Amino acid sequence: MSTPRVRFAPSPTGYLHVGGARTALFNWLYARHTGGTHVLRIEDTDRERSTEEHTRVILDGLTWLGIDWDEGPYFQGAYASRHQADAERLLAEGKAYRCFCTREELDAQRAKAEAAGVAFRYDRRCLGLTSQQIDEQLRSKAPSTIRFIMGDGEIAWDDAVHGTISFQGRDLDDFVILRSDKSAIYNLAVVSDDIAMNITHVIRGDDHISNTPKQIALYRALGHEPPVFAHVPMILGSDGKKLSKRHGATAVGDYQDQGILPAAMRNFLALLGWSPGGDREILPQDEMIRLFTLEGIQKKAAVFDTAKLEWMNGQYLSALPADALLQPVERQLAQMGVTATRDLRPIIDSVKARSRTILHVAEQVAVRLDPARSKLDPKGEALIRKMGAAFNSHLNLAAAALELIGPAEWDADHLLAGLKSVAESQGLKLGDVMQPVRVALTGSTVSEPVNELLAVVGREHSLRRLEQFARRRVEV
RNA sequence: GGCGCUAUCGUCUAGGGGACUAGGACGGGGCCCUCUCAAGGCCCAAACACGGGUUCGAAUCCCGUUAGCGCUACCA
Repeated sequence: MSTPRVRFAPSPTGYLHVGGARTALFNWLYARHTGGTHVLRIEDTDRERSTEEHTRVILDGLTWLGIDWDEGPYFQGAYASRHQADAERLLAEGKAYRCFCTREELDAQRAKAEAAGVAFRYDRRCLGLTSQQIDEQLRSKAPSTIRFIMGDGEIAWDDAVHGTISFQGRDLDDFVILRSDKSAIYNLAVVSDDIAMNITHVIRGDDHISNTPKQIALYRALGHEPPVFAHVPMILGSDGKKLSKRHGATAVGDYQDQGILPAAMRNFLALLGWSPGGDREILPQDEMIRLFTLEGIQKKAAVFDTAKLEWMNGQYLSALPADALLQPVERQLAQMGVTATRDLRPIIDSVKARSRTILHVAEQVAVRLDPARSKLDPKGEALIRKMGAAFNSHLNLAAAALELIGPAEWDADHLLAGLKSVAESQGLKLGDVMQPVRVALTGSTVSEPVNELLAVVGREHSLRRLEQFARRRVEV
């Protein structure tokens, strides 16, 4: 048996949607699992809506996710003459016919069917045209499309995720395969290209199930065996409706901007509608490839849960060394207008466990680079209010003790010892002196242990900020 | 309306006739750890849509009902 050839075939009419990204991921995983070939084909036959900008964004999105391809990108637009030839061949073989019905006529038929409460099905009026009538129309330059003759019989296939799916040909109508401008309609273009590119497995969204019987009929009419079809379920928004702009971020680029790591996104997307069986959640790429099967794909649509994505991102964030996080954090800082004045890695190490996104990491890094950037949050304010005068006196106590710790001793151990002894000597609990320091440096009651925070911020910045903060509180 | 697909905790899922008192994860609640938070550990609440079959036995197989979703273009 030859190795599988799969393709991801997005149309460049919008950004890379998470649903599309997952379809791409499944194709890629299947190719890598089986040692097959992953082909990328851009379906740009809708000239009205396709743009180069969209193509670029889609390619960038795939690359960001770590999905590569072995062939392509091919552009469907380049194969227009083959599509046309296929349509004309079907016409010549009597498997298709010219249709001179205008859009208005068709709309009227459709409206009539709807009013009568019946399913619209093209009434084949042009199938009955004599060759003289056809010649006459052609001579008068009347625009025409080519329609495919759908047989009445059953069309069934063994879907790799759904099992047997069957349609009755009589429920389908004679659909157009070639427009009056001689460009191919989607169903023909896809089949023509998939045949030409020797695609063996078509892995695509569930929403294509109703196209599949038409495409199978085309394969047969063109004299080819259909490939294996695997229809993967849709991705839904939190309200159970098809994921759309209404639900917030739907483009892969949005998640990149929000500070999601590609590995986390890939892991999350893989588990949305696919399961390796058992209880695995965090799956490294090689494991994913090793375990991936079409049988493991879920039949049911899945709701996109941002909270779980962020949890997973947090898992990757904590597990990754600061080195690996350096680049994305720097990029994020640049966007925030913050310049890194020193090695960021110790700071990243200090904050990453408490973060769920790169954005969150960058914000905390910025504050540790210069505590003057911190903003008082509601919890910080509440603590100041609650402690009253004690806040400042404890802060001053801590500042005085920290002042005694020289630059050479300014590390987490010495700082902890220093803070402990000042607390003890005043009969205070450690938290009584640490919390004011934390709020002064970060504006919040949440951070890494205060001694580590002081160490990472550095002596100079820390002491200056403590002094500033105490003064500011008095003035307010 | 027609055709098709689907149906296990709020969400992602495990489950392929007895191992089910239905397991894990996110989210929620509680406890431990602790200077705070996160991480981590422990614990709690939370589901087989409904009705019929088949079978000694059904979350698992079959049929219906209901609900949701998709398609129903000279879009892809």
